[in-house]
Amino acid sequence: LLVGSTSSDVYARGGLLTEANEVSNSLPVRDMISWTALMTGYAEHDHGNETLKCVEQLQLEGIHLNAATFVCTLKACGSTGAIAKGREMHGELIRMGLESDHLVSSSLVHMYAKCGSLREAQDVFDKLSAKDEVSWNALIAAYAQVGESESVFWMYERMLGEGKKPDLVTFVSVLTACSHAGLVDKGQLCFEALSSDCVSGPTLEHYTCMIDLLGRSGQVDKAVAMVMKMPIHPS
RNA sequence: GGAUCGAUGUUAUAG
Repeated sequence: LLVGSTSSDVYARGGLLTEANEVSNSLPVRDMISWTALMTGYAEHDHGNETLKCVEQLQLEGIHLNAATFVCTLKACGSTGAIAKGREMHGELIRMGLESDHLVSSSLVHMYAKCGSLREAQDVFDKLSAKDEVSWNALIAAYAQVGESESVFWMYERMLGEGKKPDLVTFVSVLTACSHAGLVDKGQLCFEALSSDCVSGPTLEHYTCMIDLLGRSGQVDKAVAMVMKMPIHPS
């Protein structure tokens, strides 16, 4: 079981989903870890519908999902836009007392955001008893992706106001928002802030945001200079 | 005291 389940996981991670499924099918029993490995593989390689089929099969067999299966199911709902199923899962996981699990709750925020319901994403977020970095980032990133830059800045300020430290992922979203809003100066200030506050930054993503911001605002010369000077391999 | 112990969360760039 251990060898089979692990090799299914390896196939699934690499996107060899047919192989992953075959190996998983050949197992004497499929336990929850094997299910999750397969379902996560589907969810992360654009086969969220297959993840959801697994969920239905589990439900038919009367097997309850656990935190890990909820997480990959919510991801699949998000990537396929299956908001009705997502809401159903939301109700289910509350019944199972899993709403306070950090991985589950940030996945919920992410799911609603990916399904285009920023209202519900914000609502879930606001009601979280413990808001960790990832749930903040999931919501802020969602606003950045749809171009709601004002909401990004508002949430960012709120984060600072609550004494939370923005991390490298937060700054990617804030810089993205600056880029979409054409706020070069604000972007430069952020870039400097993260350069001094975050030990392991800036990353390639931050450079990409800054170069994008400079380029879009017409400062192509500065953008080029930044590409030449950056200490990371430009992609 | 530390590491490890089969599965799960958030991020960028033109077309």
